[in-house]
Amino acid sequence: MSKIMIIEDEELICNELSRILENNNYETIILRDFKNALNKILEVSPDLILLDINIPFINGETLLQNLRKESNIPVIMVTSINSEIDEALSISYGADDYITKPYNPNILLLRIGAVLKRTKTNYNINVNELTYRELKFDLQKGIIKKDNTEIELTKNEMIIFSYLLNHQNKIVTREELMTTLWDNSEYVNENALTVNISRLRNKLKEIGYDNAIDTRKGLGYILL
Amino acid sequence: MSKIMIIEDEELICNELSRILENNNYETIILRDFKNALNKILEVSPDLILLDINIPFINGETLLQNLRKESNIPVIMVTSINSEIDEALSISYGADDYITKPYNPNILLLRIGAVLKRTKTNYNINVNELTYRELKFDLQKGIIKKDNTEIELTKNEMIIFSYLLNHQNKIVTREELMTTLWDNSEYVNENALTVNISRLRNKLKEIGYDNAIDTRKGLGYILL
DNA sequence: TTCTAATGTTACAAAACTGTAAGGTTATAT
DNA sequence: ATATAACCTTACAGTTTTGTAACATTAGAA
Repeated sequence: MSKIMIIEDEELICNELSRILENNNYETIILRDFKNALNKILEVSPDLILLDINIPFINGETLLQNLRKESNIPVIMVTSINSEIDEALSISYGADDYITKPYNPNILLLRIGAVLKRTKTNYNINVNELTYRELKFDLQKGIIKKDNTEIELTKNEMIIFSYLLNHQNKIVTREELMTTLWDNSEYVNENALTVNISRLRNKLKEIGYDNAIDTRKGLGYILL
Repeated sequence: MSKIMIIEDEELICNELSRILENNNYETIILRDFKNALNKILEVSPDLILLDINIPFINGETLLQNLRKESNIPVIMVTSINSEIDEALSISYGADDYITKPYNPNILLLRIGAVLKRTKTNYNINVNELTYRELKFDLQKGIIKKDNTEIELTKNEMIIFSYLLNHQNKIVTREELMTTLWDNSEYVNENALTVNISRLRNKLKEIGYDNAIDTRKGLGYILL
């Protein structure tokens, strides 16, 4: 369940937004003014912020600018209709989306869903994962996770696996893999690739992926 | 320079869009109908697609749905005003943004810029590179490239560097780095982190990034 | 079926990686 | 100015990674 922070001064709108979101399984936190807003945001650490740009006295852009120095929490700006300048500024100051009042609740929910989806793997920054069947492959650490098992890959194994993963269901030639691994600068034994493939296969086998990498003799390998 | 494909049947709009984009340093490719559109997209491999949802006979959503099976090239839907249903569907079918006609050229450009920025590192799948100043950091291989120099990072150095990179200009605590590196399962000497930071700094220094990682005593590190 | 090139396996040694310890340096509070 | 905790550097040794070589297996052409 995602936490959404609503920053908005008009009570009616707050309540309406909150009701819509809570009905759709979001947790909401309301902030009625900008006093100490930045600290509160960082303290609460919401998954997304709905920010009204027209709160009097202080403007939303300043808050957004300051927030962006500290965090990439996604922000959807809520603007009055026809305020194109606001719109332009919001984007260039780092808003992830904006929506104009009055808004259709379904559209709002879709936009929130879309922003959450596209930022999920990105803002919570270090989750750089590829998925393969039931596996998660952590690109940074070179770890494959399945259920509660973890397998560590060496650098070579990582390179091969992510290359295959990015070409899933396509045949990858041995030469492709060779140049990916060794940049054809230094000479290495042809067999070095075979050995590395073999080692990767053994690790995959340990977690039940026995025939994941298939040999297409004379052509290359394919990850199924 | 980014390539933008315009899929739109009205000639006037095509030309106008094309002019605006070319004036702003984008290369444009125009597709006036959906005949074979998917193949053409994959062949041209544009960096972004502007897709008119109202082309007669076939609808844009179908194309988008099919495209999404093959590729994550970012798509901005162009819709007629007030077609909220289209809007909703576009997002749920995988559009990255949409814009309503008539559009303000500056807003259009900003949105294009924003979409390109946020998808740059993500959609073109095998180019898994992060950029830091004049450096390119290849996440798969753990190689930092600057001009024609290459520096190899070890796994630990990769983890630290990409963590810092993903939190650029933000202070990262030593504890964060410790748990990122060692998952706090096994005990390691506090100093192990210091040593690894030191090794990473030495490598960065070799290519002229002397004070890239700054110590904030008592707080952590920050990548400038 | 038989032959052969392509691919696989294993063991091993050189090279790279990495945590530790011991001692040095530095920023900050008092 | 001084003390001290925080951080840095270096050398070292245990461990892991990796290419090689020697031999084994296999798919597919003839």
